Amino acid sequence: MGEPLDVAENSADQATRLIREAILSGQISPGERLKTAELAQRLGFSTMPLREALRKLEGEGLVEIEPNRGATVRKLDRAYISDLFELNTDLRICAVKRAIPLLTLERIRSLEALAQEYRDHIAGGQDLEAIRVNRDFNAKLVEFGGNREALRVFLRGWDIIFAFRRGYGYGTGRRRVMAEEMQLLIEALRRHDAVAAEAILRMQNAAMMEDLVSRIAPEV
Amino acid sequence: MGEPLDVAENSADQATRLIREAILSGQISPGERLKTAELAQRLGFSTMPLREALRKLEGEGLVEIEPNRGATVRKLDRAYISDLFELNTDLRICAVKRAIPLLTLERIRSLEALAQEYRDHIAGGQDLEAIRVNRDFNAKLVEFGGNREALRVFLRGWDIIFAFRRGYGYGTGRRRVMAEEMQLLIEALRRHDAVAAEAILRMQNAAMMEDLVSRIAPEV
DNA sequence: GGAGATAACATTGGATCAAATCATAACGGA
DNA sequence: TCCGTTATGATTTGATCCAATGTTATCTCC
Repeated sequence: MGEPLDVAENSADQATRLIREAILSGQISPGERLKTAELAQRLGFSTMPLREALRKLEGEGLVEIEPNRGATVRKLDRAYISDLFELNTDLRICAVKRAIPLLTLERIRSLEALAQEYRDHIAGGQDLEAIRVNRDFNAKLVEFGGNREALRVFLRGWDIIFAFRRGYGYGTGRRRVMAEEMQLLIEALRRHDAVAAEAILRMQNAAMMEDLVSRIAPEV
Repeated sequence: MGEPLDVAENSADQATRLIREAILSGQISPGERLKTAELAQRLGFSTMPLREALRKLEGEGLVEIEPNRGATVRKLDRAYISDLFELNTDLRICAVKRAIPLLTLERIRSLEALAQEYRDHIAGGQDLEAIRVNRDFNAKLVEFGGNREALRVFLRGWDIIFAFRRGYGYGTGRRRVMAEEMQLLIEALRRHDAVAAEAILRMQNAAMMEDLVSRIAPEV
């Protein structure tokens, strides 16, 4: 997310970044224990920077620390993920509504370029690339709403959701539909049709939600 | 926010809580430097827990840490605050829309009780109490939307906004209008009138935004 | 054999220390 | 007098140590 790139980073910041990436990329799974000594040795740091890194990640909500009991990767249950998902849909809809009056031809073109890239990756079977472009497309959508905080919250949620989905597998059937939805959305934006845009986003939300729920065991 | 209340807390957790409260209550102002040694002595801890506390607050976005240069309270500029404000309005609107079908008489009554409490505090000149009740009222509004993540984001934003407003002063003129708006909103909710509810929230947003902008020097 | 107490082990938590880095002040030369 | 350099002090950073706590395995007693 917003890691300082301007200067050489600390050991603590490096460790934070590495662990965050490991969590979000699925190398470490939710609920897994994070021991300072073990991580320190594996990453080549002392335990000190690790303690700071884990605290920072706790602040970000990715890690839970219980006193005298250590740190674990935050567990992702159905309620948490579906809340995040719903929140992100709300954020996209609100952002798009605000974005429409601000739309320029250049902005629409940049969305089209990403949609095209997405189709190409799907056609070429490059799944990981497609997922990345999908993220970029939606981030740009929210970005055009002009609210940095909304974008930050959105990206955080997106990354957590996808870390979760990585563990449970994606629905490959939705890939092509997604490409169509992107196109429909772009056309709605071109017409400055907020109602249609919202409808598309809500449909997408419903479909993805169904996909998610079908993959998760019912709430305990 | 989500501090563990179940067990006795660490020095690090205690320090985190104390510093967060100091920031949000305005005892420490934005941009101010946070030296580990100084804080450690003042709070009666060693420097170690302080380092962890500052890292956690960095993760929460309240504190900024620059490598080899130390920690400072995050600066709150016009863009950041107005973004947070806009985001919170969006969150309230989306939450209310979802809350309406789920409304019970009991829920409406609990909102009414808070609105009444608010009026009483205003009448009695108890400003701080009124502010707290106002927070509770809006939190409940979002809570009824049934999305925990949305609530968490909302409360975080609310607290930061009010930490900022504390430094710049509140508009006392809006107090009574606010009480009326609460009542109007409750009536709209009773009628299950989502359009009216949204309109009220948007009006409120516009008024508060104007109030905020008038208090802040224009963006640099 | 099973349940509870006890002991051994692993891990976290807090403190202290030395090195690295940054900020500030003093100094010297043009 | 002003600017660049150097030296001093303050602060962060990383490392290591010991105590406190939690966990696990072992042993004893019923």
